[in-house]
Amino acid sequence: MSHEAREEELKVLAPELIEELKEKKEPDKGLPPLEMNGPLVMRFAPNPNGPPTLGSARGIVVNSEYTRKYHGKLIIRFDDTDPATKRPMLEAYGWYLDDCRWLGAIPDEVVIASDRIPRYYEVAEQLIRKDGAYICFCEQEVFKALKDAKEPCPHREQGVEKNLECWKKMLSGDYEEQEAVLRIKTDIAHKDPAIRDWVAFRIIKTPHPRPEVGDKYCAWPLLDFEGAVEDHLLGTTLIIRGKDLADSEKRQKYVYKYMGWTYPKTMHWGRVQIHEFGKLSTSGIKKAIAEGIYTGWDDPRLPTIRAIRRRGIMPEALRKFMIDLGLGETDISLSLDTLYAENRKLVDPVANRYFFVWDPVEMIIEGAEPKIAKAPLHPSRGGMREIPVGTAVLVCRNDVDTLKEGEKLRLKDLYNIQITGISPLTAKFIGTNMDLVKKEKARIIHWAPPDGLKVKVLSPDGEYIGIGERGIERELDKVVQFERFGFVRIDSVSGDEVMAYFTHK
RNA sequence: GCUCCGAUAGUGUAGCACGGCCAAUCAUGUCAGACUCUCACUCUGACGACCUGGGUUCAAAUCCCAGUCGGAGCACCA
Repeated sequence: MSHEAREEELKVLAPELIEELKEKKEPDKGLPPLEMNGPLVMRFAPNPNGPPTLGSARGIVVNSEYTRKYHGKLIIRFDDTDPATKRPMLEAYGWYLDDCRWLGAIPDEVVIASDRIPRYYEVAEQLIRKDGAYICFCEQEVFKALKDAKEPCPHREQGVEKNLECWKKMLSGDYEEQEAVLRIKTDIAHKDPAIRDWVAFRIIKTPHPRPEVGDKYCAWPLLDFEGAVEDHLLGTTLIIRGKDLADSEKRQKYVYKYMGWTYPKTMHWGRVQIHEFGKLSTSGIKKAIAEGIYTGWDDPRLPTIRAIRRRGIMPEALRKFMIDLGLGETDISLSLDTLYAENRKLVDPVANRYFFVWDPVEMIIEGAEPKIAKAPLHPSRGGMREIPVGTAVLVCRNDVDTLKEGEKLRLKDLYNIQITGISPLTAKFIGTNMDLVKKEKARIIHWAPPDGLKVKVLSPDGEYIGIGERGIERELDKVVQFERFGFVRIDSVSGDEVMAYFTHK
């Protein structure tokens, strides 16, 4: 039956329902609702080996959005149990907390794994006593071969007593790195090789960067163990993590089973790639900063939250952007256009307008009296700015390249001119009437006074250097719009020099 | 090799647990137009998708099977 036929039929059968038929369903936006019984406790668990990135932002925002909505508890836990390979950065702990606050994700509790090592040792010992873990002395390749063949290694059944004895030696530093590990007994013949007898502790003699920890420990837990114990200690009821950690659940459940704990609910999301930034690893960025390729972790070319902030993206825009991504397990590859569009809606109504001429070319204007141009600070909010003009202005090279001799055009908020020469660039004053634009469809270009401020804009695709009108220096730390250029955040002002970070078009 | 995920317009999503109201939502993007002393904002219109093949059924984006493609894990990284 067609739609029309259906509708006709309904008119006869139940005319009162015809309106309902036409109603459109309003789908729920954003995150899927949670089915929870009992309190919601969630944790965001970064390794502070670099500053939070756009990827971290997803974790921060989604966790905080859920705990906010369901009156749950939000915990930030620093999974900093690798002093060597993914060595934490001391500054990064603060950066995470700062960026979380900026994003409106205020944690109810902050824990640092490296402060809680003794607790992990306790659980490890209990597991050994339950014969759920053993010290393994196999070399990595040897164990791998056995594991692939579903064969137990000789240490697997060496007995609880021997394991306890070796565990004590492991803790006291009697073994060297690579010599011994503590493995969780799972199922050596498990059909999924990723699950078979995984490593819970290894020996690292590199001191931890945190002075409070230093060289206190030489047996360090791996993520699966540390996370498993912490999620129980913290009372976590819902874990959202990347798909790459999906197997963790299967591994960690062995610990939970031995200990008689209840495993939290889990959700996963797929990998995120951002067009504008491609694949940048934390370690790669770190190296590039050291080499001077980037100015720092907040370089506008970097996908860190610090950089995004410096560029003038509002936290609400980033939150909405992340929430609208939802919670799919599909790997996504996204463009920041949507984030920019979201931010533009926030920033456009409040950003004052200014002229900034990049790649400036001087234009001599004949026949014009010096005057003070008056231009609105904002197209709809009122307020004026005043720009003194003499006998010359600066205009953009871009615009000059398209000009033809004899062409008439309007200098925005100033007056009309006619081009009399291209190189050198000269023009003559031809009046002030807007009819030139309205009736003759002349172009409008913007300009700047030759004695304006030196302005440098740092953007993801390079630097723009030029001259801006005076007044910009009063907008320090604010987002303004450079007309016909885009939005920027005024980052610093010193004397006649302004540095701005490009927000978006 | 073994194991686990996933697949809706250019991009991101809604719909899928309970098949019909899906001739498939919303946002962004692109194009066109209106407004505008900015290439911004706002408004209008247009464009554009159910991975493939089978099966079940009166009816499949939705359920089942196979395939294809993509991702991940099998680390003494997180």
